[in-house]
Amino acid sequence: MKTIFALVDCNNFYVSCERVFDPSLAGRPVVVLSNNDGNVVARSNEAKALGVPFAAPAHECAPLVKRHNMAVFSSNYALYGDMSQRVMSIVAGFAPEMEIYSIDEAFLSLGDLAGVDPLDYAARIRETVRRWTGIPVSVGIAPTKTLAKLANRLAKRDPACGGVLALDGRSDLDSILDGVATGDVWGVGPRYSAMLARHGIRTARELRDASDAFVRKRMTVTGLRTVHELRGRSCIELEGAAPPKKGIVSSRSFGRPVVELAELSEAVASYTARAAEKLRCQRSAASLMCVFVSTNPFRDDPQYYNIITRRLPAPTADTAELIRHARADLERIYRPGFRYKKTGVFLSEIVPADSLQLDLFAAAEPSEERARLMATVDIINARLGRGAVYYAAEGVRKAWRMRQERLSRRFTTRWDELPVAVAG
DNA sequence: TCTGGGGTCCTAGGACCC
DNA sequence: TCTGGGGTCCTAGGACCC
Repeated sequence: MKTIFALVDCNNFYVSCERVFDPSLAGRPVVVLSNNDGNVVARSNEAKALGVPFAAPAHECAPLVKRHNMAVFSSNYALYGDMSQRVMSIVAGFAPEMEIYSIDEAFLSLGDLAGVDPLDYAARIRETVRRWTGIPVSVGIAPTKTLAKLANRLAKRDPACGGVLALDGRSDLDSILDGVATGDVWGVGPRYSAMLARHGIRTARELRDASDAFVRKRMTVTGLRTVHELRGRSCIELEGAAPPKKGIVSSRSFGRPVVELAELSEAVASYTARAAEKLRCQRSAASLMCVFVSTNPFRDDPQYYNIITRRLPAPTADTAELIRHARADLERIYRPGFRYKKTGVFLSEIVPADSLQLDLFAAAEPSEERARLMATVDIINARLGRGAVYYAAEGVRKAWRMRQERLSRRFTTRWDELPVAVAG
């Protein structure tokens, strides 16, 4: 039986999450900012209509905020992550197989729909998610993931679709693809799009009809897969459980320039703790660790960037051990007199935690007690919220912390931040 | 004052080996 | 006149995604 793919994608997800808990935001232009309140990463349709571009620096929005009563929020990942889980668990009930592709998107492999029209089915998914969570989603249906992505984009673009669109069996597919720029195809970024334009290929239809040899040569096998998918031949399978990450990064920009080693050291310890937590979450240990520091390249200040790599004596996921190494490495690359903007750690050469290659010369095996301590820390933080328990090296005041001046409450994950209903 | 964070995959080219 | 031929591994860099 031929597989049919569906892509379920939340509309303006972060904005929609904020609106669920503040109905007065309906109809108002709303934007959500990236970490450190840097750039715009989510826009309501009203904000898009006002011309706010994706990734616009926050300070450039100030005039619109004033003139159009635009609402601005810091990113609230505790809220978005929890809302995402709710949406995904609902969508999962609609298909035998699902791939969670990102925080706000999932691919479905629709099995036998028993005579139900795919569009009616998509409309049911959409309506159920909306009623149970308040989040609006769009659904695109097609014989390949690339076309399902495209169908979803078109469903969002054209309000007449009612949020759902199917591309299989459409006789007007050619003219639909005529109306899509190559850069709007999944897998074609700005570089490829510019290269294609130089060769006279500007639309999804022209890309679909380009020669295999040309595409293979200029866009590698990845591009060729994309083109085959545009032709309706499925080359990109649905992926099940995400494989463990091969590299784990934890880094942040500071809310203000940091000069002192002591403050940098707190930040490095914090990010190391977070990376170690991610490592344990996927039951892994790391063999290699990098620590880097950098000044702000957007300023005229003297610039400095450095990175240091350390092979660990044995693969580990122990926060205390990793923090000890990270702080020692930081001291080796720290230079006084610079205004630092960012630091971070990168863990790699990741192996499963249960099959550790022990260091022949290690003083002792990693103790059971250490592992139990880590597990307990993780459980407490999962239950009470991140940062309920932490290492003193991470600092208490954390004056260097990123800016989050417009943060909404963690309505769904903290008892003390629940939404309050007021009788009118 | 002001510009995010976290990933994956593919290829070319050099080092090294037989 | 002429300086072999492959194979593998590693790294850096480039492209993409959200």
